[in-house]
Amino acid sequence: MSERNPFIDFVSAYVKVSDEEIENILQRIHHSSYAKNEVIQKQGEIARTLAFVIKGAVRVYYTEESGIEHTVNFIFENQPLVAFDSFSSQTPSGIAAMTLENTELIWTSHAEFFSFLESFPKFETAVRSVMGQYLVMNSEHSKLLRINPSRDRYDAVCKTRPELANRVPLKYLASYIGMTLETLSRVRAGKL
Amino acid sequence: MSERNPFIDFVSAYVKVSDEEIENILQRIHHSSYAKNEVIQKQGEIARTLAFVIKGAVRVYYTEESGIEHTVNFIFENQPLVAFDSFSSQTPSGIAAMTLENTELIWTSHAEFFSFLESFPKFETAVRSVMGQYLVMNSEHSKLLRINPSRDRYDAVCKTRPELANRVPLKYLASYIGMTLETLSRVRAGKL
DNA sequence: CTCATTATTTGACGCAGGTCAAATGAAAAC
DNA sequence: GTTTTCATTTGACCTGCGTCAAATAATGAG
Repeated sequence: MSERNPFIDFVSAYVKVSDEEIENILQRIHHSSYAKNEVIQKQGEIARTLAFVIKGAVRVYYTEESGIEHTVNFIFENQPLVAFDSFSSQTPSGIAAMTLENTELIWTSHAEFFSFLESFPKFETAVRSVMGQYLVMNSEHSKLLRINPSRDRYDAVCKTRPELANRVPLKYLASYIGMTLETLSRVRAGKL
Repeated sequence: MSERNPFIDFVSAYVKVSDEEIENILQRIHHSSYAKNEVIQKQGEIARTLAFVIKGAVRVYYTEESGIEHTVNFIFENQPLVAFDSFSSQTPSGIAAMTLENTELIWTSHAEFFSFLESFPKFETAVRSVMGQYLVMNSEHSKLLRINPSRDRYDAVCKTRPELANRVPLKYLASYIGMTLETLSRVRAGKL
């Protein structure tokens, strides 16, 4: 309990973690740093890692065939960063991720993660919970995108994720809430 | 292997299921029938069951505070029907479900399901896979909703889920792909 | 078969918000 | 500091699609 690792704290919210397990987890954890605006995960590539943000900010997005880019999520410190669709099935990812600030991650590989889960099956429950929360997050965002008019979408995001407006460039926030940068600017100025 | 139960077939696609396990599963399964247009799950109520559609069609939807209703999914025979958000955490559900046809379900309760999972942990993997697929489905739908113009959204849904147009009332299809019934009608007539 | 109800189409109209373009402000590079 | 680059605002224009309303088609009930 002396080892104050933010990831251990994160897991501990779901299951009690013994010292032996902490040891085992820490052994499988790798650390990486990224500069601002680096691409961490490319769309169409298999997600090899399951990560957790220690410091920084990451934007999750995808590009339509038409070339239009859509922002799907923003991940900050102490949050997991996984392309769930790709990681579990090891099929090409439909999403990409890039840093918005200098960012530090810890991560584990597919093989390491599943061998750990096999050794310590009690964490299955935690995995299910995290997936469940991810799922809820996703559908909350889908719901947000269906709100009209644009004014109400902006109000909704300000209520549910007030950090965003002060931390991410407005063009990405605009894309996250399904409007153009210009429209967002007018909404914020009270002109819409 | 003689027992040709569609749900056992469904599970077998993920893990090999022994006769003993089949026995155990069947013991925990209940059967219910619903008439056309019955509400199976109310928004705001806790999802007590995890179900699987044997026959029929179910529409999954939610209603905004503003009163606008949004269709989120259509579930047909041999597909699982779960309000994942509510079922695992046993918190009030953000979605509702109603039948579009006379429908038969099999289902299991929260307690039965998790006691089964504890007795047969090998199914954890299957649960994770199903959740993963559900998650992919969700984000595919979110992506679809962000396609513009409405014409392209209609084309996209015709490509990915061609059954829909012949099986569900157009007003629900319209709501599923984020446009009004009138616009959908014009799109189909080639006037948009 | 008739009537009622529900599903779908069609028309007319208006505006929220997209697009293009240009101005201003702020931050990073040199 | 000065310059370049990026972020944000503002203006002008125009159209896709929502809204309201009414017609027609299809389905079901008795």
